[in-house]
Amino acid sequence: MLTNIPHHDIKTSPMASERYNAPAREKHWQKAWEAGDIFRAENDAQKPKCYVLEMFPYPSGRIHMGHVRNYAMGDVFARYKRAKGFNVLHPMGWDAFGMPAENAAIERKTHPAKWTYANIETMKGQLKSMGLSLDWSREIATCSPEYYAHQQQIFLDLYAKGLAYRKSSKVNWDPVDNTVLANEQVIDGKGWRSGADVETRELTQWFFKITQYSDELLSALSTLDKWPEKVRLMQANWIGRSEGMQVRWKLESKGAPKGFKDLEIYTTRPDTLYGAAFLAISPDHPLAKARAEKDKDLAAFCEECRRLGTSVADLETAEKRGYDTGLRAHHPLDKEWMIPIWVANFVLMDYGTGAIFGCPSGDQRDLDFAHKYDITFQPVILPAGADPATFAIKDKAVDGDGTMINSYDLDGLTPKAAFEKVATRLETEMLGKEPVGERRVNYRLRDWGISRQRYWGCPIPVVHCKTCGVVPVPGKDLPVKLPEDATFDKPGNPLDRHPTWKHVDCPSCGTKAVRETDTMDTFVDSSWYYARFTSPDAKTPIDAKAAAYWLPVDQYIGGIEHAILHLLYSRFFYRAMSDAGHGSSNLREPFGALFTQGMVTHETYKSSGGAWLLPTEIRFDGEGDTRRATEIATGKPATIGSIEKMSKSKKNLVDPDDIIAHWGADCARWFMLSDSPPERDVIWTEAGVQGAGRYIQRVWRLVDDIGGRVPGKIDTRPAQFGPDALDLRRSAHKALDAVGRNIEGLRFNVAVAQLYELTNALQAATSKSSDGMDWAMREAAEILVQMIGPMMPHLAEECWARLGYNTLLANAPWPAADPALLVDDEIVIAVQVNGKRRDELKIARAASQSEVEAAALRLESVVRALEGRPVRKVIVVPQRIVNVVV
RNA sequence: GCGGACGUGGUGGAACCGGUAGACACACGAGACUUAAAAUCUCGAGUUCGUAAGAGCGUGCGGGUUCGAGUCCCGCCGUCCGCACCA
Repeated sequence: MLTNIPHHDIKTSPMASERYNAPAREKHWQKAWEAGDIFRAENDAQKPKCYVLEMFPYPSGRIHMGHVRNYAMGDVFARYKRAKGFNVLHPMGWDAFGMPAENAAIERKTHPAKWTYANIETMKGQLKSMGLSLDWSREIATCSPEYYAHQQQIFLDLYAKGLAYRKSSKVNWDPVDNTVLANEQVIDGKGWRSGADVETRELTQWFFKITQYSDELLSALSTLDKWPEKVRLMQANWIGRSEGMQVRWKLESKGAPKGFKDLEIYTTRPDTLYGAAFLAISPDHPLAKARAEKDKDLAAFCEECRRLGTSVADLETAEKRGYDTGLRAHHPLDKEWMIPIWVANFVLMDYGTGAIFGCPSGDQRDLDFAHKYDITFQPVILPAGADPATFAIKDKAVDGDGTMINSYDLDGLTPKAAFEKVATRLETEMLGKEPVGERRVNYRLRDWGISRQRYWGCPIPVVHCKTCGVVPVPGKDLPVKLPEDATFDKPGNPLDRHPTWKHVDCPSCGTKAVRETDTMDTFVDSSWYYARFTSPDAKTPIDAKAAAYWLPVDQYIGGIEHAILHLLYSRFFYRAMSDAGHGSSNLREPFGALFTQGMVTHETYKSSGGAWLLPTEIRFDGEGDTRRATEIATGKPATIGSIEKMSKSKKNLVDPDDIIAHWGADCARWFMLSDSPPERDVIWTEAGVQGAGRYIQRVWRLVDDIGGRVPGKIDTRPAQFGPDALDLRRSAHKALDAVGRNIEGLRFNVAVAQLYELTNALQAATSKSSDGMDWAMREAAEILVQMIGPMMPHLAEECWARLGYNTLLANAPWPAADPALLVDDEIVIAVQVNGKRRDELKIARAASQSEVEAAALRLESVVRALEGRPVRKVIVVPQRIVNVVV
């Protein structure tokens, strides 16, 4: 790597005493970095590696403030790590497949590829204007055949391993995007992208077998100690592990459809089995379907359940309904006891076995159902403290702990003990050739449906042949490229109606066959891009050696909205890829550390007519309570609304380009890092930007002043420093120590505050005279500039040059704090009387406990507070506090 | 309904492991410079009482542990987020 080569084009602004012209100087420094190619990562460096990654953007057209915040944070970390001597990989790419490109094709009659690549061009320019330390040589666009060829290869390898398969199932259908959605992509019954009410349809679809990894994905969460607890919890809940039993109930032969001898249910509470009042099966259960053939009313009921459930939102509010099939089953613990079998609309076919036993006393749903259909039942758990003589269930089921009652041999046991007793008994009893009950772990997680009926996605590389069935496209024929001449003028899948593309000869038997016209969910694209970045030119999907060197990602930064979708898919895909032979098998987690940053928010404005207005369409008068907004175009008053996430629909947007053109990228970056903790939302305000802009000028003036007074390094360090010079040195080294730790911990707002503090101290020092002050000021100025480097890299380069360097600051190593300057000789400790602070005490750091105690008791304010009462005890916490107890 | 996070001045927020609450910034007020404004610089400020010195009260509310609680424990209230017929 090129380090610290003298750079010929480095010079300070022509008139150094003028205001710092950020937009002009920023372009200059960006060119200097680019000319030196200094952010290129090497795959075989001897230095320790650090892979810093921000979630790559969708090329929607322009970057927004959320991107600025995300990439500013990642850049601080990347630049800091580079300065700390790491071989840093900090790449950027484009999540380039997806619906908006296709919508643009429909609306503007431009091809999705053309639209996408034009957007990439624009956004790349915008990102470059931010001054990010990115290695652009590794740029990836997921829509390029070079990328998706490898994805198709991975798909085929997963298919060969049985990790990709096809099945017919109920799917979530988005009627606006005209495509299916995975469960994770349905939020509150609406499509995650379109916001449309999702419907249920039966379709044959491609799936990835994520459920094969349920247990691993869950248990490995505990190893992700550098992930937010919140995200781990959300994933754990999503995977939804439950321990229970599968229990067979012998059907009463009378009336049972042919071939049905028993009914298998799933329960997590076998302890409450004596509380069973009914069995309930899904309308889609085979037994329901078989019975419906002979029972017209039942058939109608099942049909109604299905029809009612077209929208997921409806399903969730639908009332509990059931139909008594007339069938009966023998209770597994008491063969003489007959339990009725119902079909119920709230039983899901694809969870457990699609059949349950209803225990009304312990489950609210079952209780509601029993009340509605007058099914009698007995409570089986007596809560602690309840009176057995009067205890009864009314409208509320009781699902807490307690003592078993009305349960024969289980009476008096705890539910836990009863669970074990029942489980052991049912495991050993046989029904036919199989045990009555088996312990079973169930997961809420379903397989990941990846089929999308869209054009702008990675084609699924298989062919459907009448004789051979599903035939993978041979490796030599990859990639299966998207046809460029698709049409977008009508709804539906352009691939499916393309006149020639889908018609091919079967790779196996040579007869006429058709291509799969589904494309992959774009979340597949983003499930492995981080791995491709480690070897973007490899002939195979990933180069095992490069992946082993770089992965896992050392710091991943992105939005919380991907807590489940992208992050769970990536954790699965990385494992699946590895198990299918790509990369090393012992690397299971792609992201070692995860940080989820908050959103960027802004005030909203409405015109007198009620239309949303852009901040740039408003003029403000007054301050505080008297602040008023006026619509510039009409001169009419406008309303100032609540603070919301920046969005196109509410028009509360600030364009990063405008900010960068006017204030500079450093200003935008600094604002994003100041004040708000990075995981929380930040409110973008004009006052805040101005504050950041003021600080930039202040730093420049200060460094300019010092650079003028002490133009070069003073070779010999003074042997003696006066008190003020020593104070300044202490401030600088303390800040250095603290800022490093805070950047490391991503506490940027705290680091920023410490930089302000050092700036204040340095500024104050310029008007003081003290032995060695010139040397101390230069030292402090250099330290300040170096610490500003990761956050405001352009300003820092400018200052670095002003301090006389003709090398790039971006290549300079991070300075080391002098431990001797981190501790003070004299410290101030607080003195309390009875826990109440009364005074403070300035004393030598080395003072003994008894010296501190004596000094504290001598304080006038302490004597006064004692009011002559005898001192009972004195607590001295070294270097912190003294508490006098009376 | 279940699970989780959070609650600190006018505002954003700081406070390591229980040890001086309010760092730093924004907004505000006063002053300096200026013909004036902008810019910049200096000073002030949690709140109540007091001319002041000082004292009382203060981290959503109520209790507790402790020499000492923003921090730990118990119970409420509020805000935000995630999940939700998952048997």
